[in-house]
Amino acid sequence: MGVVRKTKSVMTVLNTFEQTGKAVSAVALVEHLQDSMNKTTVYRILDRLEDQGTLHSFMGKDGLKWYAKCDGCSSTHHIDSHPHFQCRGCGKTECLSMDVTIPPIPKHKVDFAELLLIGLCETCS
Amino acid sequence: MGVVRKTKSVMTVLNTFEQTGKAVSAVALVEHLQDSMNKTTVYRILDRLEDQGTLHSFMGKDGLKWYAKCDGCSSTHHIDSHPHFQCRGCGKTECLSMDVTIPPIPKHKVDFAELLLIGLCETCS
DNA sequence: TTACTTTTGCAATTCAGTTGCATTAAGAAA
DNA sequence: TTTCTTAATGCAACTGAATTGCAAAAGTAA
Ligand SMILES: [Mn+2]
Ligand SMILES: [Mn+2]
Ligand SMILES: [Zn+2]
Ligand SMILES: [Zn+2]
Repeated sequence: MGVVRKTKSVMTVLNTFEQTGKAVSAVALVEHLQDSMNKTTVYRILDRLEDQGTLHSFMGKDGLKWYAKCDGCSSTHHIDSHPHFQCRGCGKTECLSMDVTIPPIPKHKVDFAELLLIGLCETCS
Repeated sequence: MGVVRKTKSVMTVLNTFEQTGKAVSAVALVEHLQDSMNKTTVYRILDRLEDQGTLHSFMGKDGLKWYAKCDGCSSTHHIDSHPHFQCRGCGKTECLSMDVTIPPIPKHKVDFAELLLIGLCETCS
């Protein structure tokens, strides 16, 4: 993966995640940072941060890609495997710190699971 | 929803699902049926069949939309709530007939869950 | 500073999925 | 069967997320 540089743009992206503490869609991040960096840059930084184990990603119900901070991952060891909740009212999406136990499936090797819960958040219900 | 017509195109789409017995991505279906009907028609038929409870859909890891036959659903009552397995080798995707129990999440109203398992199928492992 | 390599901006491109509208064809009624 | 209504289709244009190629800019080690 080569050397990783801590550029201004990378720091800006990381700050956004620190501040919100929530999951953010790539699209929303591009929109939010449109005055400070290029769209392509955002996508590439997200890619890199995920490779490094700083962020993890998952697909939302609508097909958009979401990102959130990892907790204890590295480039060689991604341990995030928690469900995500997406509110169908306001769209807010969050990491859930609960364990999902996947029963083994005969003749299948399961690498990981993606569990997305759809519903209404407290504000929207 | 109005009257639903059993057109030639609808029958062709349904036959494809009967024959394969597997989940099919919209993209793959469009490709598969490119000589018999228009892309837009495929997407619209899939929409309608899902509304009617004939098919159900889910998002694959890659962001593509997949469809598979329902078993015992109607337009007013979709009871499909099973996990899906997507092979990262060959891309084959299938419905799993197992139950997923979602523990309640405080202050959240969960409507339904989408569980996607990623791994290797028997052929690919 | 220099030299090397990563990162960025920009414009063009890809690709899944949607939309508007004119035309076709189910299928109920006559 | 023929007529009539309206759902369904084809086609072309469009949308929007994400990617790509390439030249220019900016980290970083020496
Ligand atoms: Mn998460
Ligand atoms: Mn299924
Ligand atoms: Zn909400
Ligand atoms: Zn496979």
